[in-house]
Amino acid sequence: MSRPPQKRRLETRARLLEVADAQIANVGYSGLRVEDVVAEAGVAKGTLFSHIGDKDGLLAVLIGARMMAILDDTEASPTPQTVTDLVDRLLPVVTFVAEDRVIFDLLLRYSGTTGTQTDEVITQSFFRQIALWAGWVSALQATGEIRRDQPAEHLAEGMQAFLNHVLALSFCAAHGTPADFRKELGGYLTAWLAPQAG
Amino acid sequence: MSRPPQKRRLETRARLLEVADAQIANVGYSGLRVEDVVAEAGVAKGTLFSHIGDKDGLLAVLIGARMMAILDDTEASPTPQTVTDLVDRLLPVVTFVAEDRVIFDLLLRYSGTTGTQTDEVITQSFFRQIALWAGWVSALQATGEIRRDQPAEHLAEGMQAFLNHVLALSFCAAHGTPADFRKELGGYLTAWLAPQAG
DNA sequence: TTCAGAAAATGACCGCGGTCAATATTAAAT
DNA sequence: ATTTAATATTGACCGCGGTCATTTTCTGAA
Repeated sequence: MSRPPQKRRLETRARLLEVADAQIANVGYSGLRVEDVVAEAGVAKGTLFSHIGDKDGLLAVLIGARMMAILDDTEASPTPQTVTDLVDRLLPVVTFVAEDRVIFDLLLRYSGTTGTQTDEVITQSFFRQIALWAGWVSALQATGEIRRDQPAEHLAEGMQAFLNHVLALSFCAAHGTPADFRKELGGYLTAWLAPQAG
Repeated sequence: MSRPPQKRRLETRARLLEVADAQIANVGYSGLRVEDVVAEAGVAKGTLFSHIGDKDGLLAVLIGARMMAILDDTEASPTPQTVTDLVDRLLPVVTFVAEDRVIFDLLLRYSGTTGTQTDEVITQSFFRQIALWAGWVSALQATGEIRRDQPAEHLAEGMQAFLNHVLALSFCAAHGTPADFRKELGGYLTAWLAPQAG
């Protein structure tokens, strides 16, 4: 039979996450190396993989936590009254994800994990984000600020599509401009949420 | 001084691409292993990397070629008269990309390589695709079939965003349905191109 | 024909993520 | 206290992408 995890195991796991988080602060997400983490945590390599499936899993936990923290902040701020407001509410997420390509890649990989693996923090953060956005959209629909011919949830998911699009472009933008997300995203979201003609 | 490439080099490069393409037909894109390619091509490992920067570069060439072939077909078919027609025109691309996650990842990575590295086939395929779509959109705008408040190019780029979104979801869809792209994409593109309310 | 130097190809080597049979530790049962 | 069985950890090992000093092959000039 299976028994509950022992205290030692929980401590080891916590230490691994702690060390990884600290190292990311120095070398960034793409600079993280498993061997460094286990070395500083004082455990063997296999231990990390027995706790967390693979390197992506480790990153997923940490990125999921960051996403949750950002959502906490965002939820604490007032509901946007206009599309422009709404774009501003998205900037913290955008800034975080734009920080490192691996964040974007990983989020995209987990972004549709509907149904399975709901226990993953990163997956929960997606549900939370879409739900939050759908709430905003719904409110804006009520005030007549934006279109009403589509369900709020559908519009929220479309927002995700544009957000990812703008982020994807920003990573290739070797060209001068460091990507003006507010303007780029604003253009798409205005066209998506508040179209002028039928 | 630099001299033009020798005949031998061109042959080697062609052989590598040929072998890689053949192996992909058997093991798929994600199953391709550099060591197998060089073995069957009868060259050393380093040779491949001296021809093509890295494994992604190899895949980019082959995927770029496939994309071009698909675009050839698509261009040969008649211009769509409705949004539904337009969605059908996208299905060949969608089906190809949905075939393997690495195709999607790689396309996304190269998708915004505007300006730099225009010589890459895969990059050219993007320009071509967007231009083609923008042409369709423009024609549909002229007939009043779709919205006119946005430039055709902007609408075309938005189409790309939704296409990627639907593809991203399809890879996570461990849930039963093998993703009905026509319906999913149709929902988004109708809402994007032919909104009902302002 | 010979020779210099550039281009092409080589393969031993490395980095790093990931595996797994073996070992150590824990905690419940006797 | 001792045994026992499940849990937790270990570290040598592997796979595979990628590097680079060295060697081979080509080409044009003397």
